[in-house]
Amino acid sequence: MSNSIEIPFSTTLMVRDTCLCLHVQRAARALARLFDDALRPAGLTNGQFSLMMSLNRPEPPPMGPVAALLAMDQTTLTAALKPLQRKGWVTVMENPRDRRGRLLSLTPEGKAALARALPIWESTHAMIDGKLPEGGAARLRQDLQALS
Amino acid sequence: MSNSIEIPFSTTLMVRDTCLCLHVQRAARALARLFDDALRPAGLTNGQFSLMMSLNRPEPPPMGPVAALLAMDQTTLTAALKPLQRKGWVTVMENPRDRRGRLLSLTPEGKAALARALPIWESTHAMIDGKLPEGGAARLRQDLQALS
DNA sequence: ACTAAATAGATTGATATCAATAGAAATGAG
DNA sequence: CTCATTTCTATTGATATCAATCTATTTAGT
Repeated sequence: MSNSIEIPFSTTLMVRDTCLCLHVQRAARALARLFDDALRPAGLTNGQFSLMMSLNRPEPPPMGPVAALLAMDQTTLTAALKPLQRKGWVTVMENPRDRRGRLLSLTPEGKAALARALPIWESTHAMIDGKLPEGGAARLRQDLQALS
Repeated sequence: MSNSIEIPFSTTLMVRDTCLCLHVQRAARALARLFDDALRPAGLTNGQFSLMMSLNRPEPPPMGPVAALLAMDQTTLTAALKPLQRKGWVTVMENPRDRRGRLLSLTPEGKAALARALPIWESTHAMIDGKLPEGGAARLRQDLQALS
C-alpha cells in the first residue's frame, strides 16, 4: 500500500488549473512586477504607491483602518512605513486623543512624489485595463472583492 | 502654486476604488491568510502547497519552468525551496544532462504531506468557490490569466 | 477610583519577493 | 577547437508578509 500516499498526476493538473489562490498569487506577482517596473523612475513600489495614496486624505488616519483597507496585517503596515519614513515621505505621530494610536500623514515631499507617480499609474493601469474584455475590469474587481 | 503638487481627495478615492493592482494584492493577501490558516495543521503554507503540487509530476522538472509556472522570480524559487529541503519534503539534484541545472522532486515524505493537505485544499477551495456567483470562478481565472 | 478586559501598535523570527550581481556550464560563430 | 555569448542557478541586500508575543493605554464593570 505504499502507493496510497501518491496523488495522481491528473489531480495535480486539476489543482494547478483550478486553484483560485494560486491564480490570484500569480496575478499578484505579475502585476506587482509590472507596476514596480513602471513606478521605479518615481522611486516607489506598487505597494508604497497604494499605501501613500491611501494616506492622501483630509484627516490623518490611524494605522488600524489603513491596514484593514489594504487587507494587510498591522505588523506588515508597521514595517512598510519604515522606508517611507526614512525617505521623509510619511510621518507617524502619536494620536493626542488616544496615546496608544498613531496618525499617518504624507509630508509635502511625499505628496510631490505621489503626484509624480500618478501619471505613471494612469498609463500603466490603462494598459492592463485594455487587456481585459469590455467591462472586464469592473467584473474582476467585484469578483476579487467577494474573496476579501 | 504650492498646491500644484497636491492630489485631490477625489482622485485618491478613484485610485483606491479602481486600481486593479491594489485589488489583486488585497485579494492575494486575504486568500493567502485563508489558505495558510487552513493548511497550518498540515504544516505548509499556500505557497508551499502550490509549489509542491507543481512538483508532483512523472518527471522531475528543472527550476526555470517551475518558476515560470508560478509566475515568480527564479531567485524566489531558490529561496522557497530551502525550508522544504530542510523538512525533507523536496530534493534538489544536479541535472546530469545539463550540469548548470537542477531537478526538483518530492520525497515520499513530501508526497505524504501533500496528500494530507489535499482534502484541506478541497474543502477550502469549495468554500471560496461558493462565494462567487455561478460560473464566477472560471471567469475570474480567465480574467486573472489575461493579466499574467 | 480600582481592577479586569479590550484595544492599538511595536518587536522578533521566519518565510516570501525581487533587483543586482556573480559563477558555472552549455552553445554558437568563426 | 576557441572564445564570446547565452543560459541556469546561487548569493546578497532590501523590502514584504504574517504569527506569536509584548507593552502601553483605554474602556468597562464594580
